[in-house]
Amino acid sequence: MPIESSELARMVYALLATVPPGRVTTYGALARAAGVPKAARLIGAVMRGNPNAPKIPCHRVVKSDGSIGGYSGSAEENIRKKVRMLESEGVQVKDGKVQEFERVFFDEFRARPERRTEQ
DNA sequence: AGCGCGGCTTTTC
DNA sequence: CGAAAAGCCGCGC
Repeated sequence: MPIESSELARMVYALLATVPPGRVTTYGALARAAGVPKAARLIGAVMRGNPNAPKIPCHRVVKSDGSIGGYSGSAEENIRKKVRMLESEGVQVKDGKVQEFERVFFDEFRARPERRTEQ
């Protein structure tokens, strides 16, 4: 069973779907929200095998330091596409980095209420 | 089992 | 601030 069909992947997709336009999240944040804090790279693998590509906004996933990260194989053209998508949603990107990253960073995943001290 | 590789992260220098 | 080095998790060889 491929990773993209696993329960983890489904959760990741669900979590990612809760990220509103104009906001971004990170691989690590998704991993954390999905219950596997150390498996950030897995998220990338999940994205790569993304079955519902148009449905899942994998372009809203960036690296923890605000840099864009990869997209469909790290090809430069794909990255540019990702950036364009983000920009069209209102996320300012400059020199491969998300501007005001801490502001647009979205981590309020509600799918994991248990260990979060929010609200 | 062993090794290497990712759309990564964190620490250390 | 940039580069290097572990760690981490699944997959493929």
